[in-house]
Amino acid sequence: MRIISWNINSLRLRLPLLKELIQLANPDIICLQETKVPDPLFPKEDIEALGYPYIVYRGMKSYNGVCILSKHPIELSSLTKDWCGQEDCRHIAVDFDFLGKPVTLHNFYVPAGGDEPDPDVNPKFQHKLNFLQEVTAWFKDNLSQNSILVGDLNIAPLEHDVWSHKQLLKIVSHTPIETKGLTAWLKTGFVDAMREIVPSSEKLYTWWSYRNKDWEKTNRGRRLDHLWITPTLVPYLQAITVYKEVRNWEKPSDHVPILLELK
DNA sequence: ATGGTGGGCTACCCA
Repeated sequence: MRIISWNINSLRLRLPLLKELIQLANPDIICLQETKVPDPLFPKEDIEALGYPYIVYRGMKSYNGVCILSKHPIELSSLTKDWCGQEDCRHIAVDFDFLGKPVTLHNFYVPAGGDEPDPDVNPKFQHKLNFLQEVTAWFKDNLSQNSILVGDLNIAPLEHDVWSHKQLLKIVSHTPIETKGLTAWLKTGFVDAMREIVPSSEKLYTWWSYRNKDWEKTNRGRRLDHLWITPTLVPYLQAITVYKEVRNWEKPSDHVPILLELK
């Protein structure tokens, strides 16, 4: 079972890249964030033609938007929710069968939080902190036994999830209040699958800014995208892959796809 | 301290 998570930064613009990724990674399930397409304009036929007939999506004009594409049957989960009282398309969940077990797969797009890491002056940062609190409280009561949570969580929690821990401590995505919040969410019952495979002492990134033309040379990346699984699924964890080469494709997203492989 | 680059959409918003 191969599951991809990718912040695609406009699904319609990057449909050709999605096709290339499918040829490269051959995923069973694809979770996308920042689709930026309203539901009536979702390119369903194009995606069915790529071999993914089972599709769920929640999109809106210009911003946010998530979807899950699958080769095999999936069902929209009743656990799909709105957060912080906003219908802003940041979460979608599906249920499917894996080796006779019922599994819930959550796909999240956490608010980025703006530039200023002070909730009193920056409402976008306040929203991000509220979002973290709300999801954490909810998962404490509502986590299903076999669950997978993926997505662009917009936080790099560990020292080696950023190119310079010291220089990023006051930068949104790596401030202590955010990294503590993300850890609390993880600890509602998940295991960080990427760090099960890649030791926390090694640098690991999934995002490189558009503003750095020489992104590969300077390598100022952050691990903003995540693959979490419940302990029940850890015995099936086979591999993770960060498709770094996708950052060098023509007209790339600033995030690269990441793959979770369960056997 | 600043500005650097993208996407969506047509006025600036968001990342």
